[in-house]
Amino acid sequence: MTESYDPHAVEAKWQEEWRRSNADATPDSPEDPFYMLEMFAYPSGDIHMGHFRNYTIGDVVARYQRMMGRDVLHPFGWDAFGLPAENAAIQHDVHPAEWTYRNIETSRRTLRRMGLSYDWDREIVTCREDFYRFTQWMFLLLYRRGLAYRESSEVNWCPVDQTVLANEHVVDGACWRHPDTPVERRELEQWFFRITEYAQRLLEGLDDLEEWPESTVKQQRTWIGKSEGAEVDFELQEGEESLSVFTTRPDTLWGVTFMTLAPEHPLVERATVPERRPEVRGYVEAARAKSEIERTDASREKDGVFTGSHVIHPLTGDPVPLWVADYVLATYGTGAVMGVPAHDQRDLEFARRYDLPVRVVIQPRGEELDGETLEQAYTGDGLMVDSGPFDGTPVEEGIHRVTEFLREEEIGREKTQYRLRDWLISRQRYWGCPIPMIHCDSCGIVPVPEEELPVLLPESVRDFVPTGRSPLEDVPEFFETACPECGADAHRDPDTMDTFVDSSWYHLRYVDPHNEEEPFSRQAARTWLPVDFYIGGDEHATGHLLYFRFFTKVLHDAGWLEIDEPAVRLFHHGMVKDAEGEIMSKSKGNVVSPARLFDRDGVDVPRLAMLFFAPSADEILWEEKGLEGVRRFLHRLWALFVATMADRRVEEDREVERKALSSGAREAWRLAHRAVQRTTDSLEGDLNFNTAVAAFMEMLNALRKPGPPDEWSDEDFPVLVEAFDLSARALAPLAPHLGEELWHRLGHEESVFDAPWPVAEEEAMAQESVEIPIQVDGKLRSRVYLAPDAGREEMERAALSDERIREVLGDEEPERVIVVPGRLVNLVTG
RNA sequence: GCGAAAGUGGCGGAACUGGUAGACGCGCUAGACUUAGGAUCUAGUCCCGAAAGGGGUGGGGGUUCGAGUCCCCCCUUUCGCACCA
Repeated sequence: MTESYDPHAVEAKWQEEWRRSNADATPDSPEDPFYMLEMFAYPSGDIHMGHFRNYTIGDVVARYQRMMGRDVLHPFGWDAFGLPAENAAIQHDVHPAEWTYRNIETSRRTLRRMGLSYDWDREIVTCREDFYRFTQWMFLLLYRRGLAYRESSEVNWCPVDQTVLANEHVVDGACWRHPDTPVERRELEQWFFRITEYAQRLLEGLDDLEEWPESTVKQQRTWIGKSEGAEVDFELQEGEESLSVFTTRPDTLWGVTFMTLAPEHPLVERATVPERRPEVRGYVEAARAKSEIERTDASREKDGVFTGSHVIHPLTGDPVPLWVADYVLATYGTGAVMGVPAHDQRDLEFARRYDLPVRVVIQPRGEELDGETLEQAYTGDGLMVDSGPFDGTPVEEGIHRVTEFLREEEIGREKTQYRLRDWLISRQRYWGCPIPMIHCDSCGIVPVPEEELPVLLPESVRDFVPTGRSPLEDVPEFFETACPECGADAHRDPDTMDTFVDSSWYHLRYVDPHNEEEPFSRQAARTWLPVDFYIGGDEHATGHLLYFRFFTKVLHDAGWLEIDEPAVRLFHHGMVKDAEGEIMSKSKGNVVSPARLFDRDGVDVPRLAMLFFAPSADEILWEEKGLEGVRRFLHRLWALFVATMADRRVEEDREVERKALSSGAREAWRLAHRAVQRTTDSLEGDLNFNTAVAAFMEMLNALRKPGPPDEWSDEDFPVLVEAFDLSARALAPLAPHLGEELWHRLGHEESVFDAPWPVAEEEAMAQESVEIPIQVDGKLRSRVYLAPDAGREEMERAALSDERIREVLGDEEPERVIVVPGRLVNLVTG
């Protein structure tokens, strides 16, 4: 009776041993530091399959780097503030803190069962006072640097959660948590972080992120949305007021035939002539009532309303009618645009609808456009016409010369415009980090002195039903305080911070998590940062990953960090969905629980299955029966291993004598080395472990072919032992418990993770090449047959007709000929 | 609409710089061992064909001795942006 593979026993044994020996502790004085980071988790119940996948991939890399001799920092923590805790509190009458800590317990237990190589001594929890006091410290740092400001403006409001939202959290006009409920626009005074100040540097920094996914870099680039052009001033015909517009095409200035204001533009009311006010007001009201989705629907027919007044064209002096239209965005540029219908499609549509003139001022070469009949706005290259002194100037040159001219005449200036908006960080909710600011009637807004941090979140709050104002306002012992400057009665800012503020710096805390004086020491930061490898989902491309870069740059400027970008390499793993391709969710009832999988198969089987199912960046459609193949593989590997090690022929110092091997054993030997190579390639490259696992399966199939170990010849037998030695080590990052067990059964004292990473023998990688003379009509034409991966016998069987060879070779005298048996001939000359 | 990526068996997916398409796994078929098996083992499994042979990587064209891979056109899917002036 042979011992069968019992993953539960093996895993319990090694997890206990790793804990006892503190195997995952971070090295104290690292010589070759490697910071491996996976995005931390929001604790909502237990971990899900997405976490399982993310943390598995990260653990594979961390363990590999350790075997490569790096000193690895591999920490974990919890993104513990956030709305779901409050919603749970409302539904289940449990305090958000209690709910959160309970979920952390549950999730941590599952993660620990996974045997992940985290240094749990560095665990952080963002809702704990030892963390959030430094989140407040960060706020004060930004405030001191003029990067945190309070302003009243029109902001996004989620009617379900009853709180404001950052721009990054509005998806298709709705709050990201409630895709069916459109966001509303409200005029409110809120805290913002001045990320726009860093727009240019965030853009430039992207060029250096060579190991970030291209798609993410591209998304950030469009999100920041840089446009270069000019700002042009127009005077109102009546009164003293003036009006600026932003344009990327100052060369088309002579083609302006109307001017349009966004309905929210502050000038609308004053610029409207009295007799038209009712109509304009009606239009503005209607525009405000429209949802964000309606407003921004580009396919909608454009409409607007005439104010009755005019602006003066700054170059021609002509009056230009001033309109109000809701296709103009209040939040971009100046909230006003000049209408150049001949050269802007939107303006053309508007002009046609209201019979406004269309003036062609750019003529394409070899064509004559007519404003009367133009159907499509012309936006291409050409020469300026009807443009006063600039007639005949090509577009590109015209843009520069007109801008220069505007500057000289003091009616305009060069202007760079970004699509990026400042980051709104206030939330009118309880479960978040309090904003460390105090409102005093006489001193205004006053920061809480640093030595008074943390501003504690009061635990006494019991009512979390959203009302549109922070519950902290109703907690007198929190809300009411004294002004730090004058000592008079004052009140604290009752809002809490966006949880994305927490995640903008959590990775910095890991380098020095127990520091009570500072968020982290500069020394520890210098040692470990930047993050060498960061893994998480791509849904954070224009949110977290942008904020996280922003914070890095701010802390760099403040002298806290030497680095300017937070992470060298970024990888996005694919989603895990159900077999039908649906996202797993409680409401759909299709959630697969990792913990349940571990109950049945232990950890290594589902872990290896996760790695085997698809390339790491691709989506996985999880199917229970897919586990079967991996389960069989591990059980067979174990069975063969146990039978081999029980065999007395295992001796010390038995080297594989390659020349003496039978072809079957040689093939197995070759495949073992290829599996090692394939795993190394995956780890160094694309993280596509599916092919690495497949290579090990091929190796095992080859090892099983000659029969059980006692049927192996003495010459072939060492191949088995060598294959197990290689497997134990190269498989260890993928299936850590099993790898460790095999390694120890091979007679090693130290952990497999302290063993060196195996190097595949080149001989096993080499392609077959055999020298065979090629003769045509009895005459030697060339010498070498080469065929990738083809055996000698096969090659000798290669059937090539004389005609075929003659046809290909012609009169050439090739250096060598590449033949794929029976099929293909390629001559290589020179 | 713009931009990007991708289309390969019943399914997940292999195929490095163009070189025997379908590795590996699931599933399926047959057999062995079994009182039994949703266990295990063995063999088979792209399509047509008894075989020889022929066809085959979304469709159509092209380059090449040779194309899943390179080029052009079209179709489909997914993702990102979506009135940003």
